[in-house]
Amino acid sequence: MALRIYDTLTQAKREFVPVTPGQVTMYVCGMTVQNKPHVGHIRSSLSAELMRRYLEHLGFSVRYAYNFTDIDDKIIERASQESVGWESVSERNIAAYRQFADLHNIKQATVYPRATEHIAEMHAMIARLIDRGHAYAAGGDVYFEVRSKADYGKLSNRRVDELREGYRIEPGEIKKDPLDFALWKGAKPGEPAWESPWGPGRPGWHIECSAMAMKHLGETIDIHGGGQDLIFPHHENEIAQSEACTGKPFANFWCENGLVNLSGSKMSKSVGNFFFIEDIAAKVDPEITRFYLLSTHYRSPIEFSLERLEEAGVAYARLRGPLERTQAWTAADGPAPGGALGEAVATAERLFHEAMDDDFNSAAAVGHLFDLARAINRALDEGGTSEATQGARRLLALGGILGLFWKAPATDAAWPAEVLALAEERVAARAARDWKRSDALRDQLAALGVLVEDSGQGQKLKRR
RNA sequence: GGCGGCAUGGCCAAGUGGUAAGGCGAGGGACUGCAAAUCCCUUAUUCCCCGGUUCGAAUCCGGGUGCCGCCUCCA
Repeated sequence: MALRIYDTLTQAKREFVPVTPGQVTMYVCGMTVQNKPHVGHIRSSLSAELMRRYLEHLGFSVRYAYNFTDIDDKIIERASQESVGWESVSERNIAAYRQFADLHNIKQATVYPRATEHIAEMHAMIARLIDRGHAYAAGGDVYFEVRSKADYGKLSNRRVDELREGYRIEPGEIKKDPLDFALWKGAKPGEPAWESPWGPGRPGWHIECSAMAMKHLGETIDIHGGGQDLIFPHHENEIAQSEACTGKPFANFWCENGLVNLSGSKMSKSVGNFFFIEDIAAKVDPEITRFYLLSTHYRSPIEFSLERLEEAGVAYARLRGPLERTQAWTAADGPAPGGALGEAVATAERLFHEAMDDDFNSAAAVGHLFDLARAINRALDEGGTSEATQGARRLLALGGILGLFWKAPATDAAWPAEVLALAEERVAARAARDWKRSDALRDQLAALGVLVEDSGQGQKLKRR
């Protein structure tokens, strides 16, 4: 079965065929690094990374660029509030993003291009757009002329004439049409500026993505990602300027991810309802956050709350159960077990791939993982340990395609001495059939956040 | 107002023509000294409402209702 991907531009799913056989280029609009990364940034990165992982699993070689827009009004504003250079604001937030992406097992992109490192490429593009009659310089700025491109609005299904209503020209802007957008913004006194053929200034918002995508991935890229809130105007403008420049399609698949909601409405600074990822990571195991985000389809909105995450934690523990019971933390894959479990493995693997082939449906794929987990538990309960271990390794491999199961559980050696002492005493109490003492020790351990489970193989400690 | 999307059991969430995945929660049972974990069973005759197409619709069409996003910086 072939991989099918939903494309915003054509508003339909279709079979994925890359420009170059065997190779895939992906560009994702990443952070404008004016603040610390929030949950939405992680979701968007994760959605793109999910595609990347699956494409690689299918055997494609993927070249993936995740950009940082490291200069804009708010970065400048923030730097001036803090009396530091814009670079220090950008650097700090980029570092934070990289740290938390890593913490959530988001594979590093092939390249992390930054806007300010591509000023020359942007200048070249702007010059070309002016040559071709799609852009004009005015008062130190350069604008893209929206009306010069007949298909402007095709991504977001908007028509220029309808958009004009209510649109206003900012003071100081000298545009031919209110919808024209800045490719280059002339510097105001005291602002960071780069030299250009049109005078000192800095890039407008959208041009950096076109310039960087083309430089690192080529003039037509396979997959372009980002949050759904970027469809208009950002992605719309990217298409317009890129295609006006090259005359070629800019991206074959537009894959925008759904947004993160908080108590029913979109997370945003103006409403004051948003989660920095560092605050979440302090409370929730990143592996659980990752699992939670993957358990909803990437294009659907997702509600983010501590309750949801706690629920996900219980579910995820269940999924990891067979791995812990068999200690199958290495040697993912391996031979398939026989018998009923073998059938369950084959079924789960088939359904998992069918789900992922259908526009990266990780939510459905995860569901099939639960079925496999149950089959392994059943085999284990029936004493088929080696079969179950083989099954667990297959489960580990499937989860690995989604970037799950990357952390083995804490071993006994990692427990504090205090915990180990209590545990040891409890083993002794149980040997003496002193249930009263045994239960008291279990309560004491619970108070330390340690869950005790008794089984045929003796007592097991778990963090709760 | 324009554009896009969504409405599935107590909650979360898959499912685009063939008779409702999965998770959480809840109830019952097995196992256990008791628990926990695990397994088994039960928990939507029904998918916002009304029409229509079809042998057959949660899935397609028409009309409602409600919610969300974009149209201004936002992943």
